[in-house]
Amino acid sequence: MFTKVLVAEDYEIANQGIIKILSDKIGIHNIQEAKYCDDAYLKFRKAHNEKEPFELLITDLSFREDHKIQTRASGIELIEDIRSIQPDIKVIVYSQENRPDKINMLFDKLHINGYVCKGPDAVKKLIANVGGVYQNNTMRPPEITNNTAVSTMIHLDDLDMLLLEELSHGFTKKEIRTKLIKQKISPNSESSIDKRVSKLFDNFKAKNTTHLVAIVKDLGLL
Amino acid sequence: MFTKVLVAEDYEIANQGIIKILSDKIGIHNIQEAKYCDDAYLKFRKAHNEKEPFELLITDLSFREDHKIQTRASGIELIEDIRSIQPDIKVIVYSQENRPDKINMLFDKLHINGYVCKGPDAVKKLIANVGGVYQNNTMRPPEITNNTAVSTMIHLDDLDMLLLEELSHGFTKKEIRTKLIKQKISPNSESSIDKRVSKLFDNFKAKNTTHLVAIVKDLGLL
DNA sequence: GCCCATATTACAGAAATCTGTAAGGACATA
DNA sequence: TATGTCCTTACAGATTTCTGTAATATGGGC
Repeated sequence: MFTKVLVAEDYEIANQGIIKILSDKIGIHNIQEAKYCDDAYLKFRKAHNEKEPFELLITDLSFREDHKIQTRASGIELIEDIRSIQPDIKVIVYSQENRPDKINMLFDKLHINGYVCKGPDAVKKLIANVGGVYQNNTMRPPEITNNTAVSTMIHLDDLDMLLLEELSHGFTKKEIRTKLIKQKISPNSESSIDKRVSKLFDNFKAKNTTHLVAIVKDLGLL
Repeated sequence: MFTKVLVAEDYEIANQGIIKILSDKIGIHNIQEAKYCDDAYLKFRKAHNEKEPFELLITDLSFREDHKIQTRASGIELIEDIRSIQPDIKVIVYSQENRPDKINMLFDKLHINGYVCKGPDAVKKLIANVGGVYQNNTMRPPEITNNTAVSTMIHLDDLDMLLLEELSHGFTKKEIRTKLIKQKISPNSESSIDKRVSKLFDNFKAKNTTHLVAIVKDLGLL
């Protein structure tokens, strides 16, 4: 089993909970904790330099911003930075995030080894993840593999995203039209915008613009 | 200091984190945990019947519903039931809830003794709360009087939330109106719904319904 | 009872949305 | 060149949204 683990999580209660699980249930005792991304990075660097590197990183994605000035704002940057130095370190993300495409992105782009969603059964999942990752498995949660179809099948080009963005900011199609003209983006007729948005309605099975934006927000595309 | 404490919290990682804090930082070792309201109630009853009652209850408000059938759905009912048997037990609520009026209600109606909002500094707050409550203080968080954040200032009642919910699902105001009538909820005129939503526009500085739903989604209220 | 503030409701008109049809242009293929 | 497809655009009409005004109802304090 892993012998040296780094836990990065700003909510100290969760932080301590993870440590207790690792210690009591899995028998890992050499654990360091960090409440800030930068802090985690420094501890990682120190261990790496001293040739006693961490074998596993368990990290949250979002870290609250506060007085301390942080160069790294999110767990994603932390993972990238750490992996660039020690590519073989195992990474398990522990986060509130439950949007399938975001989670898939973590596996596909960052090649994380496991994912645990915060929730009542997180303990069971965490234990399973640590065990699985130790055996070199990629612990992609089963819920998301089935569900990826909807959002990943639909191809959204730049204009689609721009429209969704502007609509979610409350601009009317007339306003969006003038913006498009100003930015010399074509097509830019109201009619074309209507057609585009109507197609998005079909794709996402939305009843109207408000519904569409709500769906897209839930999917994490916005 | 307290010698016997009951922790009710369905997220086991948070659960374990609290126990670790109480044990390591405060020196309380006689701690029992419960992941369900009913379970917490049974443990409380047992201790009370055996004349070795708990002195402090630390509980979450919301408990995930799952397969187990629970007679108590929320921490509020748990507190009421426990207080009806042992009125002098101290209660600290540990919850995600950050709406001032909800938190104030807990102090005013349920007479809880302390409140800790889940967050990065929850550990410090929890330690302070336990200490303060032990000295018979009511630990009402200072933030809720001189509130800063936008979302916490705005009071959203059940109808507001229902409207936001329905709008985000793409229903027209006419449809929502008929739903309200069917559920015998009043007010239910289109005009009233318009007024309500217009007020939400003001509160959240939204330009239209789509914008409003996007803002509320971003704030995590929906 | 009366007054007052607030909430509900009806109504109306301007603006925006949504859904069609139809015409013209771009582009690839035969 | 001719043909078909896809995309853009214009336009029109029905529906919905949004914003007013005004009448009525509700509830609390005097």
